[in-house]
Amino acid sequence: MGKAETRKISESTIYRLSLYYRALAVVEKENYTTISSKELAKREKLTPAQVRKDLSFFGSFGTRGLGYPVVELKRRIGEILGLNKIWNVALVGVGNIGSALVSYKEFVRQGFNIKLIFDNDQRKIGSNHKGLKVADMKELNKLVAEEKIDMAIIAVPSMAAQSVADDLVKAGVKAIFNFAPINLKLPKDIILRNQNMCLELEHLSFAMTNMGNKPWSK
Amino acid sequence: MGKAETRKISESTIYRLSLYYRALAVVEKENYTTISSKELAKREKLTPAQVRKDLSFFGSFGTRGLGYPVVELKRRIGEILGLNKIWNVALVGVGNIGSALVSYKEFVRQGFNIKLIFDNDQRKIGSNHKGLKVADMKELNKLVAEEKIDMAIIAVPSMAAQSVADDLVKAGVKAIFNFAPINLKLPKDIILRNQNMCLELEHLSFAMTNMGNKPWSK
DNA sequence: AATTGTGAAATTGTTCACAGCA
DNA sequence: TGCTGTGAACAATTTCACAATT
Repeated sequence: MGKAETRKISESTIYRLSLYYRALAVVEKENYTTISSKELAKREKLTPAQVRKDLSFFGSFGTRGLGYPVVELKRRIGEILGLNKIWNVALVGVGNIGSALVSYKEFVRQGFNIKLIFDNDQRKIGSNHKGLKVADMKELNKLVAEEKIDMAIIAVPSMAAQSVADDLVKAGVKAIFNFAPINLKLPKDIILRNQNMCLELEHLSFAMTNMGNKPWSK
Repeated sequence: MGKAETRKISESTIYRLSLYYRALAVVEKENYTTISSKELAKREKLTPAQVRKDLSFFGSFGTRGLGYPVVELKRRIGEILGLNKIWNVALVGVGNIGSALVSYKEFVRQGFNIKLIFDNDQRKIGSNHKGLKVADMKELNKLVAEEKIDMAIIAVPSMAAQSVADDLVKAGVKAIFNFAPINLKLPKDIILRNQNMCLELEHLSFAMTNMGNKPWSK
């Protein structure tokens, strides 16, 4: 019996695991039964060694000389990422971004099921979005427990985000996906991911501004 | 006269530059005139050494014993990130995500001005979104040149994304912000950033699944 | 006294290269 | 032979620690 060993898995490895999962879904549809680290790497613009190293953190899934079994590997990565179950998600804020997310099909496809949507705007409460009634923030505590919500998406203006986050934590939500461009203060057992779309555009802007390897004066 | 020296700036440094910029905007509103690396770090959950190292890649902006001048530092970082100008942006795809982005105020605030929106759905072409008429994809080439578009946002289904990207490149667009969860193949002088919202949710799902430091069997 | 700017050290992440196995 | 799994080498990034400066 091998000794189970805890290793530190880096953020980038997890990120790439998602890429592998995505690529494997495509490969599966193309009816390949095995795939080499070389081919998998090519599809996501990585190196074969990187692919093998990443996977090796979680076990030995491949066969030497042959490659990895597509279906099995996809299932195992899904397991590691927690994608082989349905997650119950609450969405707070039905503005531009919030409305878009309710209808975002990729979420459902990956097992993220938005079960509740909240807003504090009286004009929005009670209205229908893709078959879901917008609930009042006042009901958050009760409904989050009732519907066994696992994670929440914050899509409210920056001003309101911290207070919404506090309410969610109080209601027992353990994982938050935040679209407001602020740094939320949360107890450290709460898992937080931020999505700041401006940041990515600023990266483009940086790259365009500094094209041609412009040096910065010292 | 110091010799101008080209250094390799890492992705993460650029990313953090955006965070500093955001924090400085807040600090500026709070009427502080100087800020230390310690305080700046605290506001974005980083370390003081990290802040100083990042900034030092671009010059010496601070005063020993005092800290950094808030307004001046913000201006300089804005300059580096290319935020002190208006960027002309074209948006392709007026589905859920696309519509949300047209109205996304943060973009405008940071100088990203969506001037054109495109779709290939006849029912959407000609319709109004925030004062902009949805144009036919067929007019892309002409309009992109006329309006001096700097960058484009792709918010179409995965199936269509590569072909849209090709059209954009042909029209002369040099920077692309892609929301479709696929790996676009582009000439290497084109700057590409991807926004994959599922990836971040999967990260939450991973963290929740593997809470409590669960080891993976070997 | 306080805080920057920066080489050097420590740490983390990636690639190499090859033994081991189908 | 072909390809995985992995320790060792290498590269990149972060943190430390302290001289320099106001």
